Amino acid sequence: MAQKTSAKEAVLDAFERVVIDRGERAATLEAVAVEAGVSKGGLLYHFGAKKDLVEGLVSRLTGLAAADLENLTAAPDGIVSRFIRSSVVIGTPFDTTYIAMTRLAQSGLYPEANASLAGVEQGWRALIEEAVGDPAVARLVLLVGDGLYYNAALFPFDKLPTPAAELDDVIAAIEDLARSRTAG
Amino acid sequence: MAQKTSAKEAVLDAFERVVIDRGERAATLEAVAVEAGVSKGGLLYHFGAKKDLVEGLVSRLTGLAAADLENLTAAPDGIVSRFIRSSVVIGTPFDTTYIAMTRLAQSGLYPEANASLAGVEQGWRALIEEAVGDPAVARLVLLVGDGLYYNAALFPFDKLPTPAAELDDVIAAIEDLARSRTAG
DNA sequence: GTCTATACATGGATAGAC
DNA sequence: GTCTATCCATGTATAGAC
Repeated sequence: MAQKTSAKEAVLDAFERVVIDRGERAATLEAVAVEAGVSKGGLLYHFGAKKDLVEGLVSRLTGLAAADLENLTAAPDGIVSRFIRSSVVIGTPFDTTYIAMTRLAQSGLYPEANASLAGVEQGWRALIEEAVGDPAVARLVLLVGDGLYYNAALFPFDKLPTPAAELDDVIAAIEDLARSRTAG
Repeated sequence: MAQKTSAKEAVLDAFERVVIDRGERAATLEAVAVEAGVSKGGLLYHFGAKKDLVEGLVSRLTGLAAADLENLTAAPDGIVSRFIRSSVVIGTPFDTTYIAMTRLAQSGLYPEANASLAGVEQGWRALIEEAVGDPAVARLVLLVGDGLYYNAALFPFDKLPTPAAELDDVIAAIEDLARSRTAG
């Protein structure tokens, strides 16, 4: 019974992989079906139309984003550090679904995808603005997070302009800033 | 004679508009031709294949990026401010071509588009790293710029998480940081 | 230099067998 | 629940008239 939805989940996994590895346009029903190990007809039994595939991914992101927010809330002190580190794409389920969603959003075909991303961004903003006293610093933190996702969406992992290893200094700098402004 | 290439330029302009307004997938030869006010056949006289359109846009971005770098170099002092302000998408020719290129890059169909963006990013990095003493601050500045483009690529102008008007404080904060680190 | 007509391939989706 | 076969629409590209 716990596996009742596993076929659908497996198709969604395949959808994500194809979108990320080969782009939205390559994610045809045929390609996703092959990746999932089923036929086109088999896929269409679970998802009656392509837009249903996208909606399935939106639901998935909504759930993962809620968990992500809870995770951040659990670290009220080091929230800046945790947020920025969690913005580095390392292949977590959230990362994967999120990056796939940015691809779908940029295709211009699925307004729900854009709305979904706006919702995630808004959740982050509310949390960061509350945790960080200074509004300018909060905006800066959010922009850095967005910048990290942007890089992950455009460049291969091994060619990132800012490798994860070099991020400690950036985080330290922002925390310096936050301190000096709160203390000021 | 100065207008010898204007037909091609007009088609490229149309290509950019369709890619930005309706997405890469909507930018079919037919749609671009209509937007440019010519027939499909007429378009294909100038650009023999779709990849030629992309290559035309890559050339255009290369030229605009060189001008952008010169513009930044002309402000050795306020380079951080100028870079971040120039990363706000307000519809300049560079903005337009750059955002269109990010769409093409994410489609996964045109490796030249990704390479082109990597080149632009690299140009910025070299300049900022040299102008800003602290490497961590330099990376931070670049990430903020990327974050601004990311937002412009995903959200409509009137729904940006960080409106241009609220950017002054962010810039001031970064300049604070740069000063305190250089002085330290 | 720009057009129409057309060939060809591919993608989304339906129908119906198993 | 999954498959094959098929229909229809659309996109790229070519050929050739004007």
